[in-house]
Amino acid sequence: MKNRLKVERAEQSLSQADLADRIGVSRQTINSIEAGRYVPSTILALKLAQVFGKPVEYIFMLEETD
Amino acid sequence: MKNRLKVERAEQSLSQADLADRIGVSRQTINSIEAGRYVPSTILALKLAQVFGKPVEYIFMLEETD
DNA sequence: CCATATTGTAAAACAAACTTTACATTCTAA
DNA sequence: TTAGAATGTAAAGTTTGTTTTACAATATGG
Repeated sequence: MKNRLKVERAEQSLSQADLADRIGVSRQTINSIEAGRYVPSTILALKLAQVFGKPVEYIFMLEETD
Repeated sequence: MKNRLKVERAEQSLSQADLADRIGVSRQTINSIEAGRYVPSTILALKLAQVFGKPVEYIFMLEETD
């Protein structure tokens, strides 16, 4: 699964730490999701989408391998 | 987190097993998600939303406690 | 009513998410 | 050019998702 976190974060000038604080997770969680090291829970995805004011589907996209 | 899986499934006359097959998980995974016993991964949420042709946000909704 | 499909659970085992700590690297602004 | 902020990553540990197996309860169609 791919995601647009880094881009969305850049558009809002939010650091990984800022974003992490906003949704109540650790900075490493954000970093790891951006790096594709793991797939977040749906709760996280909904919160992230909410922060950016965009649909979950716009921020996270399935790949063939999923 | 709440979800509309049971309702969507009913509208399409899909059994838990059918749905599980469609997205490649076990029946108990579907059952447990419907029962609120756990929160699926974002990959699962995207696949479920895809099966029902509706946005993730329509099928899964955050609660205060999330 | 009876057979069969569907659903609800539960336990054990494994995989993956997430936290905390820690440190090295890269960016950025003064 | 140097200090501080931001990023990348890693290891160990905890929590949570997911599978498999299994069985009981409930629904449904003939």
